[in-house]
Amino acid sequence: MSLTIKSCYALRGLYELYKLQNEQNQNNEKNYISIFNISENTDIPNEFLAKIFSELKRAGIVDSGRGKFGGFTLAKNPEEVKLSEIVEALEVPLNSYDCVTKGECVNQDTCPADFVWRRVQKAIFDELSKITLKDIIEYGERKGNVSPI
Amino acid sequence: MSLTIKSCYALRGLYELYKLQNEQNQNNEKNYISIFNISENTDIPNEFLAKIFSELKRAGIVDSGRGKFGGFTLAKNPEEVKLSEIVEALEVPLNSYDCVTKGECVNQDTCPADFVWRRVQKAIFDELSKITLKDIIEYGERKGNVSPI
DNA sequence: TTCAAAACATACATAGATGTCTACTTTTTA
DNA sequence: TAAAAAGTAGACATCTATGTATGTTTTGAA
Repeated sequence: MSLTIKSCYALRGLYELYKLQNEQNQNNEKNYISIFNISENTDIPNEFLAKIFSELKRAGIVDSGRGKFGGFTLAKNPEEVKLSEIVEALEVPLNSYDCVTKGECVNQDTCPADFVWRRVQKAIFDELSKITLKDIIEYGERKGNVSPI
Repeated sequence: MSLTIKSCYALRGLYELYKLQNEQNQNNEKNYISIFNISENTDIPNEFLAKIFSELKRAGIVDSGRGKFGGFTLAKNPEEVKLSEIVEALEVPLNSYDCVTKGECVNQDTCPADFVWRRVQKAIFDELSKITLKDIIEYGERKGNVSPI
């Protein structure tokens, strides 16, 4: 499990999605937010964000509606989405440094260190499992409330 | 703090250094092992390993002697070397994805997720702090004793 | 004093991951 | 039927980890 800017974009995008949904949702109807709107507010490149959300949909983290007035919506309550899910959905390690990215070792038979990467892998996963999208939202809102002087 | 194949090479290299030192050290004299010898036994590219060991020396993890019969030697007892030291000595995050590699966020003021990367960063460091070079050596020796049929 | 073997220093090459951009297709609503 | 959105595919650019090559300095021994 690697950690790239994709995960960062995903969290910021999901946070923005939540915010826009709540702003516009006066009468509690199901509403979709377009990628364009999210990227506009976050300065995340439009097309890259589209890719990311497409992957998040496949993982069941967001739902989408096509066509006019389509867009994305959160598929679950924020407290039900663990960050480990999000990161796992996005970060697909495919390069050759298996020992560090996958926590697996190419020289299985001789490598005296493979257990290290497995332990690190697990440590990352465990830490990410303790955090939910709700924590992100609360943290972001607290931060947003700090008015700059 | 990123994790690349450098860290992997370092651990395998240090393990090999320890082994060669003990094989050759019949009468407990200080003896140096050359990079050439280590890379020969581990299939780690010679010059790359040289770079890695040079960084390990700067971090005080190995000592070196120049000239003929020079080479490298462990600077401390294996149980005194935490893996967090080794990884920190090698993995210098310099790319632009500060939020994920350095645990710092470029958009400090608005990012609702920077605390996540700090926590992950810490989780990795904490896990690596619990493991020493001695653990690597013991694990490697156990593994080496398993005779393939 | 000379040679060989080693660390040390540095610059260069390259592949592959990563991120960005462009264009096109399909779907849906008004 | 037009507009706005997701979805899809692929080209392109860039960055950086990795590996290579070359040369310099140091040291011990013959």
